[in-house]
Amino acid sequence: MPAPHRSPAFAAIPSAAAGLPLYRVVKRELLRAIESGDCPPGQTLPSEAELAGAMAVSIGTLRRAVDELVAEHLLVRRQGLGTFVAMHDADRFLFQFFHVERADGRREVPTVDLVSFERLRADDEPAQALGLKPGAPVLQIENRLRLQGQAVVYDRLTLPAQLFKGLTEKRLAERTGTIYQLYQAEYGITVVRAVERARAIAADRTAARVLGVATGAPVMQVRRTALTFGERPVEYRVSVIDTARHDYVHQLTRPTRAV
Amino acid sequence: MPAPHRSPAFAAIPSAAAGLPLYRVVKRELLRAIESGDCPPGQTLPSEAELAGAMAVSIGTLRRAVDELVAEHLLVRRQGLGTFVAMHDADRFLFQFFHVERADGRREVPTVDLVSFERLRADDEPAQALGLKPGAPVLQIENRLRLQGQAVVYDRLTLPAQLFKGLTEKRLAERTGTIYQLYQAEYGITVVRAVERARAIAADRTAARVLGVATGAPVMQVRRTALTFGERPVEYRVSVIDTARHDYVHQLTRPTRAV
DNA sequence: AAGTGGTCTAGACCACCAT
DNA sequence: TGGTGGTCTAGACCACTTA
Repeated sequence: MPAPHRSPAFAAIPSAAAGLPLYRVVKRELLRAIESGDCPPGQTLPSEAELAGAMAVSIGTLRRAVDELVAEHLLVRRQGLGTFVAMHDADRFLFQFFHVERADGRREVPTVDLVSFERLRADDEPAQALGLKPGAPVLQIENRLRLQGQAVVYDRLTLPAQLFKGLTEKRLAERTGTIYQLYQAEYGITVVRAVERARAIAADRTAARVLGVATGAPVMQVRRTALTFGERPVEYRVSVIDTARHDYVHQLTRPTRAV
Repeated sequence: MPAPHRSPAFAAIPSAAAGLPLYRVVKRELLRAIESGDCPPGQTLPSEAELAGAMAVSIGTLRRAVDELVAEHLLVRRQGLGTFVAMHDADRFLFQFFHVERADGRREVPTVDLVSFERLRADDEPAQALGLKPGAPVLQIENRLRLQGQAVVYDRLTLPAQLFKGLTEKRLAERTGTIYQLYQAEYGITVVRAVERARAIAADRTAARVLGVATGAPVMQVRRTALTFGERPVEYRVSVIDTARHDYVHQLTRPTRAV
C-alpha cells in the first residue's frame, strides 16, 4: 500500500555535534529539509512529537529549534493544526518586506505594473551585490508600484539569470501575488531576509517620468539585497520612492507582545 | 544589621491570572521591577533559581519570561555572572538606535556637538507625537553628529519638560556617553524602542549650513518617536542626514545565529 | 473524539566566571 | 570551589481545530 503523501524522512541526530547545542543541530536539520524542498512551502511538517521521535531528541529540544525558525519567519505554527513551511503571502510581504505607508499610517499592498523586462549583463554594482562577475547574465525587471492608484515606488530588480531560467516577461505579467511568491512557487527560491541601504537623491528623468514628480525632486533611493538560505544573495533591487505623501517606516525593535 | 544592598522583593505570583500565561505574568512582574527602579540599570537580578523560588514558579517558566525580556533588550544575560538590567551603552546605541553607516559598511559612534538648547512650547507635530497638548512646555535640543570629523546628521530633539526637570544646557554639554544613557542615568527614563518614519527632502538653509551641503540638496529626514515602558513616548526627534557618503541601513529580519 | 501546538513542571548535568 | 546561566529530558495537562 503506497503512502499517499510521503512524509519527509528525518534521521536520528548524531550524538557528537562539535560543541553545537543539540537544538541547533536539530534546527540545521529542519533548515536542510526546508531548503532542499523535502518540505515544500505551505506543507504541514510532521507533528512535533513525531519529529522529536524521529530525531531522537526530547520534545522540548525540538520545540526550541522550531521556536527559532518561527522567529525567522521560516516556519509558522498554528495551534490545533500543525507547523507549516512559511509561504510568501500578502501578509508576510507587508509585514517583512514592504515598509512604505501613507503619512497617516495606513498600510496596503501596492498594485504593480511591469515597466520593462530585459536580459542583459550585470553592471558592477548589482554584480557585486549578487556575488557575480561583472558582465554575468542577469534579468532586469522594472516595476511601478501604486498605492491607491498613485505611483509611489519605481523598482529596478536585478536577478541572476542562472537562478531564474524560464522566467519570461509573459510569466511575470501573468503572475498573481507578490514577486517573492513567484520566486518561491515557480523557481524554488525562498527569500528569507534582506538588507536595505537608503539615501536621498534627486530624481533623474526616468524616475521622475515613472513617478510623476519633477526631475531633480528629492526622492528616496533604497538599495536592497535579498538573501535566501545560507546568506546567498538572489535579488538586488533599487527602489526610488516618492516620499511626498508616504513614509518609509522602520521599527527599532518590535514589541514582543502586549503584557 | 542593615542589608548592604537590598535585594528587590518578588512576591509569589497569584494563581488566577485572567487567562494570561504564567510566564507572561512573571514577565510583567519583572517589567514592573525594572520600570519602578527596584532593579536599577546595571544591577544584577537575583539568580534565576531565586527568582523562580520567590515567585513560586518553575525555573523553566521563569526563564521563558527572561527570554522575552532579553529579546527586547531590557535584560542581558551573562553566563557565569548573572542577569542584568540592560544599560544604554555605546554598543546598544550602535546596534539598536543608530543606523547611519559609511557607504563601505563601516560603523562607528558619532561625536556630538550641541548646537542649541531651548525651552519652548510644543508645536503641533512634536506635541502629537509625544501625547502632549500643543503649547505644552518642552525642551528642544539641536545636535550635530560627526563621523570621522565630517558632519553627517543634524538632530532636533523635543522632550517633555515635565519628564526632564533639571536638564540644563550645562548638564547636556558635560555629559559623557549617549544621550539615552543620560536619560537613563540622570532622569530614570529608559528608552526601550523607537519608530522611525523616513523621507527625502530638500535641505533648508539651516540644515544646509549645519551639514555643509548646498541649500536644496536632497537629504534624508527621519522622524523618530522614542518610547519607554508601556509604549509611552518620551522623545520626538527629527534627524536630517547627509547621505552623500553615508547610508541609512535597515535589516529586514536579523538572522538569529549562524547555524 | 482525536490530533495538534501551548504551557508548565522538576529535575539533571554542562559551561562559564569569579575567587 | 561555588554560583551563575545554558542545555536537555520526560513527562502532564490545557487550548484549539477539524471531523
